[in-house]
Amino acid sequence: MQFSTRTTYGLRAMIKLAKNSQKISISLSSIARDENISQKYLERLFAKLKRANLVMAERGIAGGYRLARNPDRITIYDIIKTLEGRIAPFYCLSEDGKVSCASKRKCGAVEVLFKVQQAVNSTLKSIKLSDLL
Amino acid sequence: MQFSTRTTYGLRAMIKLAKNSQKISISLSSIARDENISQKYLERLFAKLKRANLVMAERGIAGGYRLARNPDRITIYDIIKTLEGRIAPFYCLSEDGKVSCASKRKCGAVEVLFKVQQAVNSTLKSIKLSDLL
DNA sequence: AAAAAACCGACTTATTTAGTAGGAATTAAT
DNA sequence: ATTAATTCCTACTAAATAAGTCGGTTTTTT
Repeated sequence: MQFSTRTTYGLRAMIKLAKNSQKISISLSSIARDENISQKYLERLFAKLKRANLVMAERGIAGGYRLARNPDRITIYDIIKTLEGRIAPFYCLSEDGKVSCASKRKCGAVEVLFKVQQAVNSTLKSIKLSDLL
Repeated sequence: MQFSTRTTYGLRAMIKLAKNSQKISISLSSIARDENISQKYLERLFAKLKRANLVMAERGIAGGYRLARNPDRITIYDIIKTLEGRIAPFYCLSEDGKVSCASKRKCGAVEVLFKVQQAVNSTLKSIKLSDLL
């Protein structure tokens, strides 16, 4: 179980935004340089973060991104979910616990797997971006 | 962030062993049939579980696998770690928190990522196989 | 001797990840 | 107006990983 670079990059970039004043936008080029991340790749990640209303963009020469709201109202879960698509650790379980087993008969472990899933998710939900500064 | 089928299969199979008496071995063919999992694939997973001393094997016609110790002494973490190789959710962090960034300068988020990692891992460590019955 | 089990290693296919390429649209400063 | 720096957009590609298959060998009980 490993978070992809997507998530790691995203968290690092969001931390950077959070450390800065929310009044001023930060450009991806500067983040890419400082954090040694491909700028083009970052662009795609931020497209998602924007669509999820976690950041706001300003175009133009002095443009960039800033948080869409206070860092204490953004959780690690929000960020990871946005970038990874979903946080449903088991392929046979949707996030709300719905079963989608390929097999006809239930595997007998679903309830259990769901427990694990809930535990992991609530851990991620309990950590706010502001906790990381 | 998703556990691979490896982990899901493994957990399901281990739960099955735990539900059974520890005196009697269960064959992979029966697990594969009951849980609708490829037997050959299971074989490879159990090779790992055995090497990690989580299960014991008996060969021969009445052979199979059983838990190597009581289900209250096996955690979800043990199983997942064995099957996934490691549980270090961030590519730049080893499990004990050692940094192996590609970039020379530190990204400034490492401490934070490690916090998340610790939270997830301790969650997994807190769930015993016996809790799942 | 036969059957059923674990054990072993190479191979294959599908999916996902990570990153690249080549721009267009927007905005501010000059 | 022009230029430069930014976000925005879509398609493509290469590498890595996951998932599964194939064809057996070895061991043990019946």
